[in-house]
Amino acid sequence: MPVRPIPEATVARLPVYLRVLLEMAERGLKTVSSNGLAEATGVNPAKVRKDLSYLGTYGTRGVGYDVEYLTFQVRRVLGLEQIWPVAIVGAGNLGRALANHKGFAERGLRIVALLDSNSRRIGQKVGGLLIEPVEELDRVVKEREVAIAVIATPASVAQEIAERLVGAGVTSLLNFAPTLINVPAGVSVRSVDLAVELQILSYYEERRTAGRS
Amino acid sequence: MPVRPIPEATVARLPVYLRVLLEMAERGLKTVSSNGLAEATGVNPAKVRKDLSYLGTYGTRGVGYDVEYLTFQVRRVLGLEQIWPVAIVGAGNLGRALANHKGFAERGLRIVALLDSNSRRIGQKVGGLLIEPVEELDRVVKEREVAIAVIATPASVAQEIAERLVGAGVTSLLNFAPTLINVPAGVSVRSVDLAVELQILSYYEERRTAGRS
DNA sequence: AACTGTGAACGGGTTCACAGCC
DNA sequence: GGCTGTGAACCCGTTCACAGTT
Repeated sequence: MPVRPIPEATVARLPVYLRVLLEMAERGLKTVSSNGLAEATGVNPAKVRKDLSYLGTYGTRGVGYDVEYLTFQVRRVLGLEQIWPVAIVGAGNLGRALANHKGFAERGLRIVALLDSNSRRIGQKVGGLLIEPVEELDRVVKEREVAIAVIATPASVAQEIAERLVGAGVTSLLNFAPTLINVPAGVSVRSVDLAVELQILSYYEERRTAGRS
Repeated sequence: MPVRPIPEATVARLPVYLRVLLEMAERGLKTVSSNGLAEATGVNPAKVRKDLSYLGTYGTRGVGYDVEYLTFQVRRVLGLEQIWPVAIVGAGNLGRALANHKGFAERGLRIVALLDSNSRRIGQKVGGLLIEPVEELDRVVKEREVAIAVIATPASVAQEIAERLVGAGVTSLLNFAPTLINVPAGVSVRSVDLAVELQILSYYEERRTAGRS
């Protein structure tokens, strides 16, 4: 049990540590220092140490961290000892990209449903998964005990889908639609807007270019 | 010209303001208050005002902000008066999802190339765009004056692709591969790891569920 | 009265620097 | 000597609260 509460910023980096720890284990590395983790993640070494200190004191002074044991601890703290069943709503390119993605399994996630409203898509297979009609949302979420869902629909229906998901019992949403999702307290939402990411780059790009003739 | 430098956190929110401003203009809204923007973006009103104050003093006390004029200013600051030619490397589902995405144009971005190494994909058309061989990367970037590129390849080749992109003159990268990208100073990188996003949700989900029997 | 613009207070997160342990 | 763990200092971003403007 973590004694101190873990800061949000730290929580957001834990999955990155986990990713490189898994790589390191694969390469046969037994121990790793905060410097090693820093290089592999792009996070500064002091920050790595402070982040890991929130989980407990799992390092050995003069040596570093045991890769396997630290992996276990990070997994545990993130709640990734279990495999979360995830539903994806929207079987456009993005939804299919996610459904196809290998490597979720190793990272504690399994896509158990891919729903769409377009009848021409329903029945198609994507990465071993059948596209099902969005009308089945409620039943699917309940039967497959989905707690985390991905919204990969057009913005125009995203809010409505979010409400149906929450109504069915989903309490975590990852939203790719370019629109704000309102949810009741107690439900988490993370949003990724691809155009926004590119537009942020545009700002810095503009500064670089500005002044050239 | 902005007098004060604009904080990173503010820059990251400007595209979101832009998005809702465009929606509001579409709905015929002439002016909007910081409260209105706050509701539509999920950002708190004081933060909205402070953010916008970095661009200049474009509001009217007692009234709010002129939607059209503010849109123009946000666009200008973000460097989105021009349309940036963007290249995508990797024509898997994710690359194709991006290439297909409508609404980039309105938001100052145009996908001008979609490159892949798989010969079976080359020559296919995606959203009016031809998939071209990655060998052409250097030529394509130079000829089409690409400054911003998207990496949608497997992690194993992402660093190599990044280096080729930078070598060809790209100075902003949006990376979807689950791996750290090292670039020389003066190049911007933003990374989006879809599994990481889900794993962050897992943490909060776990806390919610913990203690249930 | 409504709403912006902003100093000032606050809080969280980052980084430093070093004591403590192997 | 090498590396962790952490108080303390610092920095950035957020929020408050109100003076200023229409």
